[in-house]
Amino acid sequence: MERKQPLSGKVRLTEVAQLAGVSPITASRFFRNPNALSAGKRERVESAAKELGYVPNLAARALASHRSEVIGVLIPSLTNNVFADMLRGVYDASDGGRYSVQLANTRYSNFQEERLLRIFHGQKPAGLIVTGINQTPESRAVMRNMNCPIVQVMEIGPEPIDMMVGFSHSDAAFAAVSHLIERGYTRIGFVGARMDPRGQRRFDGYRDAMKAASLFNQRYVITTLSPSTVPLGGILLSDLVTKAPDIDAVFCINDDIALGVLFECQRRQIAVPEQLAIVGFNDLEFMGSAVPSLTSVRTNRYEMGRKAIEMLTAAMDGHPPQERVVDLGFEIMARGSSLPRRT
Amino acid sequence: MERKQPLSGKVRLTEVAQLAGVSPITASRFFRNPNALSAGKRERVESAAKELGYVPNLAARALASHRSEVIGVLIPSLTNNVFADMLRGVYDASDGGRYSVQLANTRYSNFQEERLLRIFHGQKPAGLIVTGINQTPESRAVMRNMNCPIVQVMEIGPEPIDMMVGFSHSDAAFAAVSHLIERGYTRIGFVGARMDPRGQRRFDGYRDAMKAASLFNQRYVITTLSPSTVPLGGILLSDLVTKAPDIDAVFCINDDIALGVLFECQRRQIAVPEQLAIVGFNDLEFMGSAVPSLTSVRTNRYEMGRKAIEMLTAAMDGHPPQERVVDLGFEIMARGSSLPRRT
DNA sequence: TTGTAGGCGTTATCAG
DNA sequence: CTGATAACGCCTACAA
Repeated sequence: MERKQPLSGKVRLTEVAQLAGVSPITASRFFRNPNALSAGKRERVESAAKELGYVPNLAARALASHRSEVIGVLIPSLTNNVFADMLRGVYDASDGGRYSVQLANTRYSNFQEERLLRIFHGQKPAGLIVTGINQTPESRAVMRNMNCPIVQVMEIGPEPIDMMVGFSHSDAAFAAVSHLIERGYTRIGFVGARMDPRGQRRFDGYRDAMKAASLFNQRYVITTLSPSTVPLGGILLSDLVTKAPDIDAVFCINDDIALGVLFECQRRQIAVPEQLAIVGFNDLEFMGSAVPSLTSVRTNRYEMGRKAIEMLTAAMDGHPPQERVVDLGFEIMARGSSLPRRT
Repeated sequence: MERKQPLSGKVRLTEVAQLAGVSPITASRFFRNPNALSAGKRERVESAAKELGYVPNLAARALASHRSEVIGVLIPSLTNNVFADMLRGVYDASDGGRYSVQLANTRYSNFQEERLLRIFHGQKPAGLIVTGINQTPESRAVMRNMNCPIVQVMEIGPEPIDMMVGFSHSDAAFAAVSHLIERGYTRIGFVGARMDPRGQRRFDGYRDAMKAASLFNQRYVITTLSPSTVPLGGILLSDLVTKAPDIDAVFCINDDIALGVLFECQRRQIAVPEQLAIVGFNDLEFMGSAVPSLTSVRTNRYEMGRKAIEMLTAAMDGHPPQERVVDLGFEIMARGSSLPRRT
């Protein structure tokens, strides 16, 4: 039996074609649109490619076809689980397909986002995924200039640049706070960090829910621009109980803050939920196993990533989806930290 | 003023060269090594490029030069904080430089790793970062065939493929368990999940430390191949205390497991550390704010990413570092969960 | 459904 | 230090 050399990397399309007994262009078609070949040749090319360990040369492909097969993805943070979950969906959905993902980290900076968009612009990506809906006018202009489909992920709102997939952060926060109100809590605090656009909208939802019930009080609100961390949650709660010792619940801008709040309660011997109810946001895995288990708002981050790639590839293949804005919704995961208030 | 309009609608190197009155290859040199040109031509090319708004075509460059300016990075998971921290270092260090990062997710699968390496191989990256030191022989063969510098990150060991930056997981685990032994604990359990190669070596360190003190007992060990999660930590502890109710401490394979163990202790009213000491691994941010604060092993993950890029770029620029294996060490962060045992 | 030409924009090679 | 000549591997026409 013949020994192939799958490690050489020097296998060209021509050689696959020769082994399969077809012309190079036929082999080329196989890799782009297998169904355009007759069944016999399709199989011959397929096995030839496998036998030789053929790997397409993307540079040559891009040069000849005048387009890269790159999907650019911009996220604000590499270490925030929320984006990591979304990214996993992106990579899972694009893996094995013809498009490769190019990731860039804006570090929550509009300026960086603009800069990175310009770089992508120069590379003519096949598609683009950006986080959120608060791009600067300059960024939006650059994107409009890019002749490719674009999906904004993580949230939805008016005036999509092209497509959107996410959910309403203000609605979700409104629902979470309403949940607390329904359960009998009235002096509900807001603990916020980072306060990026999505955090702002979660605050909006909190404020609207409180105002709707005539419960809003600025004293119950504490926020900072510092990045969210578990320790910070503890610090913020300390400040809040000093400022507003009468609070009976807190809605936290995310689960890390919520965990820090819980730890601080344990430290201060504040009974949860008897003395203080806690609700987080995102429903990270640890929320259910904390003691007591922590109520949170589940969002479909992995699905957002998958869906974004689906919409993008559909559009790139000439089938732009009917629904340009996809709402993936949310769900209140009611747990021990927000049991109905004992009267 | 005549100007040929290329199909792509973009300015080509040739046009820059014409405007500057030099040959294309001279213009080409300008963009790669300006100092190789005479001052006069250098300036002429520079201003011509600026005037025309020339942007190099990376695909053509890659095709002709047989190398892209891409650094490939392979990690086992997108959602594990440990790799995210390393990645942040990678992106921070490479941002603004001439190399762009191409990320791929092996999902802890050797098979996927091999497949992805073949793809990278086809793209002729300028450099490569892979996680860990347990690549299959096939993967190693592919990498040897890639004519580019390679850094293995996250751990160190014998026989580097090219370069390495990390630390010894077995030494770190040995130190963590020794810490418990020094503090008076003797019936120390091991709680492990995922059990990837690095987890295995952490177990090795545990076992060696226990054996060195004549304390090893297989009954104290519980492991699973399931992915590490906080809830799983609780489940494993439950199983362990059933199997070995006499344990007085646990060394957890990572911090998520440790947090789950702590929660389970809270649930079962097991006093920490009086009845059970806990030590985790990685020192994620929440460890210090838990109640009690949790002892862990700090590792320099961000620095690993930075250093890997530094070593790579140095090697690519023809200055391979003297030290091909860089040990970034670790530190035991002793906290409340492993206070000296009360006798 | 398949094949034939020619070129995509850049760089390696090897002279001068 | 500079330049002519060939690739690089694949794809877009168009034709059969």
